[in-house]
This record gives sequence, C-alpha cells and structure tokens, in this order.
Amino acid sequence: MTPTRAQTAPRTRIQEKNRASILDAGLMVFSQYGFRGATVDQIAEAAGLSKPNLLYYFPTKEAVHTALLKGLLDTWLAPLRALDPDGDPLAEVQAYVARKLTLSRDYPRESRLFANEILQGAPRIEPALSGALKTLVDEKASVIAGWVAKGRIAPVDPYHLIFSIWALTQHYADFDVQ
Amino acid sequence: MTPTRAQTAPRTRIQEKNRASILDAGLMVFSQYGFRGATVDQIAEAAGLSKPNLLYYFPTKEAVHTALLKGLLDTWLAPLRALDPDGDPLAEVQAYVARKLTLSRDYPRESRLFANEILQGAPRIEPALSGALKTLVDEKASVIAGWVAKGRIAPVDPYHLIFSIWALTQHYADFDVQ
DNA sequence: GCTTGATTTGACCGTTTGGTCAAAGCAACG
DNA sequence: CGTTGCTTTGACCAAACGGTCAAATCAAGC
Repeated sequence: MTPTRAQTAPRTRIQEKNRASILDAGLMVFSQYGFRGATVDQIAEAAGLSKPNLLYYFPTKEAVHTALLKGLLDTWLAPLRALDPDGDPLAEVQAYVARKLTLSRDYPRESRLFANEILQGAPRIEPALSGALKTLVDEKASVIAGWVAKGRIAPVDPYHLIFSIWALTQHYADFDVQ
Repeated sequence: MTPTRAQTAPRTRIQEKNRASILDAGLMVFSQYGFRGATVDQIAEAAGLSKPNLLYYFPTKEAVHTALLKGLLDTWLAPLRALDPDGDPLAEVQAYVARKLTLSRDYPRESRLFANEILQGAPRIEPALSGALKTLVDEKASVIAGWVAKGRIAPVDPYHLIFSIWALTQHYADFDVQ
C-alpha cells in the first residue's frame, strides 16, 4: 500500500539485501563526510543502486542516517549495560574496557559515525541519546560510585572513568588512518 | 596588483580585521560540519560579510580551510615540541599532558576542526602533517623510549603513551557538548 | 571636491544537491 | 500467457552550491 517499505521488518529477500547494502554504504559515507557532507548519489553508488532506487527504500537521506543511528545505539550501549553491580569491580571494569575496545576495533565506521554526530552537537541523536544513553550512563556511574564508597576500588570520579575509557577506545578507531 | 590579498601579511587595518573574522567564522563552521558540509554563505554570514566579499579575501572555500589548518599546526605541535630529553621524565610527561589539556580546553574548535579532518582521512592536511608531525612524533617517541631503556620510567610503548594522552585530551574538547 | 585605489555588493552562471514522477522492467502465480 | 504487484530507472524539478563580474560605494590623499 504505502510506497515506502516498513523500517522494522523487510519482507522479501531482495528488500532485505538492498536495505542492508544501503545501510552499509551509508555507514561508510556518513562516517567519512558527516551528514551534510554526504550525498545521496554517493551512498547510492556505493550501494550499487541508482539514486531513485535508494529513495524507494528510504524516503529521505535523513531516514538512512536515522536508521543507522538507531541500529547503532543498541550495539554501542551493550558493553556498558553488561556492567554488573554485584561482580568484582576490577574484573567488571576490565571486561567493559575489553568489550568496548573490541567494538571500536571491529566497528570503526560505526565509531566514526558516532563521533561525527557528536562533533555536530548531536542534533539528530539527541532524542534517542539523551533518553536511553544518559540514563544508562548515570545508572552505571552510580554503580561505580558505590564501589568507591565501599572502598573496593581506588577513588575516582565515575563519569571521568567511563569517559576516559570511551575516549581512549573510540580514538583507537577514529585515528587508525594515521 | 593581484585581486586577492596576500595570505602572509594583511596590509590595512580593515583587511586584518576581516581576515580574522573570516578565519574565526570558518573555524566555527568547519569544526561543526566538516569541509564539505560547510557552506561559503554560512561562513560569510557568521563573519558578518557577504559571500562575494569573503571571496575577495580568500579566493576559494578551500583557501580558508587551508589557512586554518596551517595556522593550527604550529599551536598544536608546540606542546610536544617542548618535551625535553634532558629533563625529568615524569615531570616532562606531566607538563606535556597539562599543556595539551589546556590547549584542548582553550581551543575546542581547533580541536574539533582537527578531529574532523582526521575523520575524513586527512586529505587536506596530509602534506603538512606527514612531514612535520610524523617526524616530531617519531623523534619524541624515541626520547620516551630512551627513558624507558634507562629505567627512568615504567616500560610503556612510547607511541601508545603519546597516543593515549592525545586521545584523552582531544576527546575532552570534542565531547564537551554532552 | 576630485581622483585613485581599496572595498562591497546585486545579479548572475554552471553545477550539484535532495527529491519526484511516470513509465518501464521484472518475477510469480493463476 | 496474462495479470498483478514489486522493483528499477531516465528525465525532470526547485533549491542550494561555489564562484564570477561589472558596477557601486567608500576612504584617503591631493
């Protein structure tokens, strides 16, 4: 009925394949040039499609970008989500670092896309981020603060710790051109 | 004679003022949207000038960007350059961190401009960077390696150390919107 | 106040951009 | 084979883009 396919569940095999190609191409182009710097033609060519064909699967350029960010958040938040308040602090933090590092290494384009969005003041991620991510960060920061209070780890600012790990792992991905 | 003003030495008061306005505006816009995402109109408006008037001082959009990067490198390399091989290792590294942190805090836009350029694979900075910066980094890395060899500091990979400091300080600037 | 050179701008140009649309191609199923 | 609905595309559009140009404005010395 509606000309544009549903975002949630691709029906046919060909739709699944093309949507995947577009997202993959979009990830590549957006992460390099940012939202405004990326062109639909560029993404379409990288996906092996014509421009109108791409617009058949995603109504606008922004729709591709939004879909990427949405799919990204889950993956990106997973390592932090797994931080267990009842586990051994040092082991938990080390596990978190390891997971985050693996992510940044395995998904450098996702990491760059995220960094690029942040650079622009996160205008498109704000709704999804300020809700889920901020809550999660606050929650896990209080977990770390609890460990500090019980003297189980050295006294550090929890936000500083999360932030430092994030910065370090992300930059390993961002700067791998050097 | 030539319609475009010389890049090196602005003559009149008004030229100096306008060139400064343009560079300031360009820094703001480029650091947010990247090279391709930034528009000349946007920069001109931010500088309080008309588009043709901006093009009167800088022949192209790329000229503004190049001028910014060129002026940036000196400032950016200064903290690393000051690392003294004959000084006390710990004090030297701490001083370097402090200088770099101050820079990233005082010049967040410059930091973002640099990060944005890196994200795009540094297509415009390559000539100036691969020469000066790479040599400098290699040089200072060998200084740190010397300290390690003499047992004056804990054994760390010099590149890893420099890289870590860079990543951390830079991200303090990049992510200050959060 | 007139001249000279620096400065500023409105109008314009060719290209690229995001997006539309009608028509064509295609696969599957009766 | 013919119909039905999914897929693809060439042609097109209005807006925005980087950049040009001739003409207007301005500042300053004579």
